[in-house]
Amino acid sequence: MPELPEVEVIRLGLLPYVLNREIVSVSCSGKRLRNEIPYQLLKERLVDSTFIKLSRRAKYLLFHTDRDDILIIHLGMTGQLGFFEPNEPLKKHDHMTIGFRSDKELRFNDTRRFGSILIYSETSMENLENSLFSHCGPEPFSPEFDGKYLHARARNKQQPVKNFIMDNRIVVGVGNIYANESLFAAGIHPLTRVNKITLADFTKLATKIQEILLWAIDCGGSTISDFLSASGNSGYFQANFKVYGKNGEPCVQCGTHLEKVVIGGRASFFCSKCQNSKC
DNA sequence: CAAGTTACCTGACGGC
DNA sequence: TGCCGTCAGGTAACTT
Repeated sequence: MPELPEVEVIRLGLLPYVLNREIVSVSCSGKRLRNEIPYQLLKERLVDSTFIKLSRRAKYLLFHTDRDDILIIHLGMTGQLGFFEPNEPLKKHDHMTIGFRSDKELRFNDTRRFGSILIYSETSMENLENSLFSHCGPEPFSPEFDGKYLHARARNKQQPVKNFIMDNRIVVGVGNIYANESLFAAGIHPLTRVNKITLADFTKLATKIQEILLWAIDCGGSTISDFLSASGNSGYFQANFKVYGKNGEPCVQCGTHLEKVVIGGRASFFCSKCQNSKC
């Protein structure tokens, strides 16, 4: 489901509810997500503690506790977080519930179970950067992410640019939707081999990735079928899609029929006239 | 080693 | 109505 904008929208929505509230209970479905839910450890570390900070790294949400533990949630494709009255029945695919004193419960629901729940005890961001995130590239809004960086990382590579910008080792947070939209905005064909892309084009691409991700956050993310923010609202950035899912429709810039091609197993949409760089 | 493919899992949808 | 194939916002483990 979620790419960087959706995760960020969820983070912003959770903030007013999760900080500084006493955690009184943790329960789990017992089903395996991407990893086994560390139920015993969650209970030991979270109950009687409070979250004092909620941050994001790549597509992971990081709940920092007052004991220097970090609860880490990845939403996979279909993960959702929301608040529910304790007496409200669990839904199918609810996998974890965190109860707060005299307050609604935080519930994690994930139909396809591609998400993950981890807890790093008595750890720090620095430790995480050296373990869980050691393979992760920069955040798209970090100072080091720019055209020069992409150009340098692309040297000696010949993979299609769409795979390149979706590769977490290069830059985090860009998934299928925003990769398609960013490449359209930058006028670069998704199959272009990265070693053929000029510094100027990479500079434009880096800028468009940043602009589009920010714009999508402002719109509350994209809701294709089931994305909901923590407060239960759907996003509306999908109204601003120029190419994603628009196979056969006219290009908004030139009227040419948009095309679809599968790259790395993912649907890719483009305008052959506006994104005419060589493959 | 880089690039491409498959697997993980459930549900929605279209064709027959 | 139902069965079957295909597809879906992600990522890591495979294979080539």
